[in-house]
Order: sequence, then C-alpha cells, then structure tokens
Amino acid sequence: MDLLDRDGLTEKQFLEQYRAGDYERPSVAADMVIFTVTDTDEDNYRKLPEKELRVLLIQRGGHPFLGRWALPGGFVRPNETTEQAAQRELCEEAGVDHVYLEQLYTFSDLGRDPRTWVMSCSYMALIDSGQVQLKAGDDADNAAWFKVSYRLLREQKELTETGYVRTVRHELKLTSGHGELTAVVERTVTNEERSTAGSFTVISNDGLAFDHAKIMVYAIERLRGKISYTDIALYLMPELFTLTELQQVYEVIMGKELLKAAFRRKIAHLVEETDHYTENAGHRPSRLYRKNQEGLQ
Amino acid sequence: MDLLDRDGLTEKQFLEQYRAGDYERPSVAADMVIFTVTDTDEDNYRKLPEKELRVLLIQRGGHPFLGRWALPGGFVRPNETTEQAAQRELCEEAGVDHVYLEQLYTFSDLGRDPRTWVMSCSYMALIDSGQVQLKAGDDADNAAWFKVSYRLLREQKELTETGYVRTVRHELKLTSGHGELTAVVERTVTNEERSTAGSFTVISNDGLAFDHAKIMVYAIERLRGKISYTDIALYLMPELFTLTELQQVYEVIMGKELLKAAFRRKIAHLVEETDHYTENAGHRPSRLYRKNQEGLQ
DNA sequence: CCAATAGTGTCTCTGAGACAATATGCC
DNA sequence: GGCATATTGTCTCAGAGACACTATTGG
Repeated sequence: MDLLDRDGLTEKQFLEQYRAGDYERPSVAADMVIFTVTDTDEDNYRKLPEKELRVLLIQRGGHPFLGRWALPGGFVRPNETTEQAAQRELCEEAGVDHVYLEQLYTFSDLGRDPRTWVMSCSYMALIDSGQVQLKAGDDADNAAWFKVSYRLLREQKELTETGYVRTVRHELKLTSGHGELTAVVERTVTNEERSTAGSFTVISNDGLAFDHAKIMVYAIERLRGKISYTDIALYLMPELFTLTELQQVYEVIMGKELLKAAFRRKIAHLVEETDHYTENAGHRPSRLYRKNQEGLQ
Repeated sequence: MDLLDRDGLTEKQFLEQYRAGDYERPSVAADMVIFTVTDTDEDNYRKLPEKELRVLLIQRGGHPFLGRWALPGGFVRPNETTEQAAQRELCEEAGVDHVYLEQLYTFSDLGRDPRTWVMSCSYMALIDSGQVQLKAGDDADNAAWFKVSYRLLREQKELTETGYVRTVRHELKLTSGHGELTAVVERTVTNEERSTAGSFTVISNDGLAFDHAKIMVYAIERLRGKISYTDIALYLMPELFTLTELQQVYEVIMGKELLKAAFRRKIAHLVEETDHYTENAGHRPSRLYRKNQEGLQ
C-alpha cells in the first residue's frame, strides 16, 4: 500500500515511527476451570460407584487472598495468545496436554484484582478421569481437586414497567480433603423493551479467591448448556467406558436423573461399541464403548 | 484478614507496597459487530420487500489499514469494563443505547495489529431497524451499513490416524454504496483422540482491516447458532412487525427458506399479538405482533 | 437362587416438516 | 375480479418420556 495519511506517511513509515502511547494498559490473565469426573468409593461390592464432578484449585501462597483457593492461571505473555497461555497453565498445573479446551468469557470488572488492573480471559478444560491421577497429597503445589456441588437456591421473576428482571441464585459448594468452600452466586437477567443484559453477582463467598466463584459458575452453566447438544461429555470419559458410566456423567452435570432407554438412544451416535466388557462386577457385565472418532454427521 | 505472607506482611501492607511490575501489557480493544435488518426497495406495489442483514463498518482515516473498513471499536479505558467500552462505542458510533449486547470472544493472535500488542474483546449488538436510520450519506464519520452475504464455499472432512480435521470455508461479502468487500474465512476443527481445537483463518481479504473478517464470521456463526433456540431475532425487529417479516429475518440469517406453518408454531410463544394490522398493501392485511415481554417460560 | 445392573421393546406425546385449503384488502 | 399475501388445518414422521420386560453375572 502506498496510501499516505494526513501526515503524508506511508503505512510502512507510519509503523516505523509508531510509539505505543503511554496509555495505561491492563494485565490479562488466562484462568482455567479444569473439570474432571471421578468415582466415589463404594462399600457394597455389588453397587456401582457414583460419579463426581471435580475442579482443580490452587491454594494461594501469597497476598492477595493468601490461603484462599483460586483457579489455576497466569498472566498472558507478549509472545503468546491467551489460548497458548491457557495451554501452558494446563501443562504446568495439571500436567496434561491435548485436552478439550474452550474459551469462556473475559471478565473485566473493576477492582476484581486488588493489586492492579487485571482482566481474566477464562477457559474451560475437560480432562479424562484416567488421564490425571488425583494427587490429593501433592501439597508441594497445594493443588487439589474439589468436588463440585451446584444447587439451585432461588428463582425469581419480577415484572417492571418495561419488562422484567429474572434472578436465579445458586449455591456452589466445593469439597476436598482440604475442607469445604461455599459461595452463593446470583445470575441476573434484566429485560427491558429493546434490550437484555445478564450479569453474575457473588452474594457470599467463603474460601475462594478473586471473583473465581463467578468464573466457576459461568463454566458450570456453559458445561450444562452444551452437554445436551454436543459430544463435550465424552472428553471427560476414559478411553473405554460403559453407557451407564456415561449416563452418570450426564446426570451429575445436569443435576437430574435421566431415563436409561431414552439416554441410550440419544447418545448412540456419539459412541462406538467395542468387544470388551466389564468384569468381576457382582452383576451382569456391561459392554464397553469408546468415543466415536469419525465425528458427528 | 491478618494472615502474614512470607515477608511478614498483612494483606493491607502488601497492597500498599505493591508496585505493578514492568511486565509488558497488552492493549485491549472492544470491537463491535453491530447488526440490523433493513428492507430492500420493491418495485411491484403488491410484492413485499425483502430483508437484508446489515453490519456497521467504519472507514479508517489513518494508518494502519488506511482507507479500509473496520468494525467500530476502541480501547478499553482503566476506569471501565470491556462491556462499558462496548456500550460507549455503541453510543458514539451508532447513536443507540439499550440494545441487545453480548460478548463474543477475545481474539489475541500475535500480530493482529501491526502497531503493537492488542487484544480484541469482541461484542455483538443487535439493533432494531427502526431505531437507527441508515444514514448512508453520513460521510463525516465515514460510517456505512454494509449488506451481509455469507455463503458456504466448501465443506470437507479429512480423516487422520487419531481423528479427523474438518474445514468449512465461507465467503463473506459486504456491499454498500461505498463498494463491495470480500473475504474468505475458513473454520477448522481438529479432532484428535482426547481433544478438539477450533480456529478461524482468513484465506483472502479484500477491503477489511485487521482480522475483522474473522470477528465478523464469528459473530455471524453465533447469531445463526442462537437464533433457533433463543428470542434473539426479536431484538432486530421494530416495535410492531408481521410474522412474515419475522420469518424473513430468520430466513436471511439462517440462509435458508422456512415453512410458514411450522415457523409460526415454533415462534408463537415469543410474540404477542396486537389489534393492529398492516394497511395499503396490495393484498390481505397482516396482523402486527410485538415481542413477548413477559419472557419465555 | 438372588441382588444388582445391563440391555431392549413399545406405547404415547410433542413438535417439526410438508402441503393443502381457505381468507381478505386493494388496485 | 383476481393478485399476492395471510392464516389455519391436518397428515406424517422422528425423537423424547415413561415404563415394563428380559438377560446376565458373581456370590
């Protein structure tokens, strides 16, 4: 291009003389919500173990929020994209590579980090339970997998002159050997005549750092939303799994029970049957399936 | 909190002595994909006008990309969130307030801005066609509404050892009185055994600045994806509209024709009938509807 | 044999697709 | 009157919900 701007410069000349202004710039962090699913221990040899949704948290070793639990994350560096930063964190903190990774949302509330101006570009990763061993005692890093419980507390719709406001309040409870963290997060959707705006507010927060309760709730909502029309749940499964196990994963994420027959029909095209079966259960063995790698449709 | 960190500082003391490191930080811009729908002029008095999807672009008056067309946008300032920056742009560039606004994605590819390190937090806004008059001749600002045409060029699925790669190529054509811009964007989904990753690549680009072709394609895909299971399309409609007009909006966004009877059943719960009718058409008048403000379900 | 789970059959209900039939203002 | 669109009716088909029935293991 040889167009000249108002100062008579070509684009090349312009770029050579360009100095980044000394406007204030934000730091940008990539924060990771890393989910996996694990089995509970079961006493009765005949009963199947139940599934639990778990998320990886790291205990902060310095101010601010010293001692509280935070999502794994770190600042994005000048030579990488936010996604590369997320991949890097995933490697460093969970020791995994090549997993399902999806950008969620960029949080930029003022004062969300008491130190300085920090935006958080959040990502969700889904890890196969077999891929990472839950190193519960890995206190070197003070990282732990917390069991996620996400419970509806209140649902309310209030009419206004020009529309309505809908608030949904959930309790997020995180449990691990390190104790229990609880937060209450409210999602508000304000609907006026020609507009809608949604937002999340942290009502109470016991043990979580920054606005990470909000980010986690956002991630859970995304996971719930996508599970019923994508194959996203399969990234949480090991190489081989039974359909009952897959159904349990759906149930623990959706927070409700599903009917066996209907579930099997619905996800049939997402999986591929193998010739392997479970063994040594106190009941009829179950066929093992794998993810359908040919892709959907 | 009175916990002390390694240096024996309380959180308050820590924050008082905290100096933001001199790590390099990115600039963050909020870029807006602002959609609206307009009528074409129709010669035959009896025929209904057709609908067109339009997007607001601004011709760059300085380097880089001098003379090319860019999405409205601007840098996020230290005292505002990305969403507030988006609202501000919306006011400044389109002169509207209280419209549908949704965060899309944060783009952070290296070198996406030749000047310096800039991330783009992109938003999609939907504007009622009556709300903004298409000031086609408003050259003061060199802003123009471009008609959007988004056409599938190629679709391909290639199997690899461990999965598959799926590429979908679309042509984005933007037309206005200022001429025609064309870009070809490819969406690639790489599916390996335990992971998936998607990305957009700009194959060719004639007339658009930065990576804005990519952002626009992302917005169109989001709009298409959400239109069939949300009431998002209604934010593109004026106060009163006919069901045929609404159907045309769905059709122009989805890029395919719909059956009238099925369409009406499907969106019945999203609208409210009024006692008004269209007049002076060369055919049977049509009942006018409005958006159902009571909300869904 | 029994506990516990695996796996299948089928009836119903709902919603979308397809197409037809009827209704109506305006030139 | 008749063009062009508006509006409704109904048949069919696919998929989800609901429930029941049969099949298999290890103890």
